[in-house]
Amino acid sequence: MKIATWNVNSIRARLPRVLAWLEAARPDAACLQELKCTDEAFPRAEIEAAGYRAAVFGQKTYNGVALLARTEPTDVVRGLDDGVEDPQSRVLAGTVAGVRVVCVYAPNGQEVGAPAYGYKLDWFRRLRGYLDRRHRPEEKLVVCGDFNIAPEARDVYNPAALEGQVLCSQPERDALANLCAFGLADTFRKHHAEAGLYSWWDYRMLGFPKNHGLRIDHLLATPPMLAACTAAGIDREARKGKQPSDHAPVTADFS
DNA sequence: ATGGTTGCTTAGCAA
Repeated sequence: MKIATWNVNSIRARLPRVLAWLEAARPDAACLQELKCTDEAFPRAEIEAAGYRAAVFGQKTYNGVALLARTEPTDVVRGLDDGVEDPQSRVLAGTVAGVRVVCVYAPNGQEVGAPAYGYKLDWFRRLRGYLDRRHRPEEKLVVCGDFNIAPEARDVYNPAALEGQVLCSQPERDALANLCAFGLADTFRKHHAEAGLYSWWDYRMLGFPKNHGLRIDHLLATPPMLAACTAAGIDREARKGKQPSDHAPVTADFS
């Protein structure tokens, strides 16, 4: 079973590339983030013509997440379900082939100390609470998406300049570590230890050609899923060429 | 300190 996560930065702007990628990568489950469209505007017919069913939690202009699979995801849950009034569509869970898949688009945070940064830290606490309420680490569970956090210096192209900045600050890393303390581990680091492997590159300043990137998109897995994880990767090819997303797809294979 | 690029929406915000 192959599971993938990709921040597409607008599903409508990226649709041709998403369809081509689905056909080439053929994931069994695909978590998409930053749809930037409502449920009604989601290109469901085109996705279904490509052989995928979609559970969608959309939002006008910003955010929006989807879970694609060969058959309709079951027991779909939208949002964090914690009673907090939150208009931002960032979490969608569904079951695919016996695996619980939680698709997340974590807040960016904008800048250390900004209101959005506080929202981000609180959102990670809420996500941990969601897992505590609804799941157990013994389950077959993956939590994947754009976490907007580079876990370590080796995930950052210029640690000297960026450590302590947003996406690389200690409070954010602590928030991610607290999430993983539920019982989640990074599938990518099971298979790759080296620095310089990124999943996002800024559109500006020739970020991708210079490999000025960050590894902020992750596929986290509970122990039974981590044990079954046979490979992990980042599809840099999907970041190349005309009109790419600023993120590359991240994948993991499970036996 | 600023700017640079993209998408959505149409001047400004978010990333």
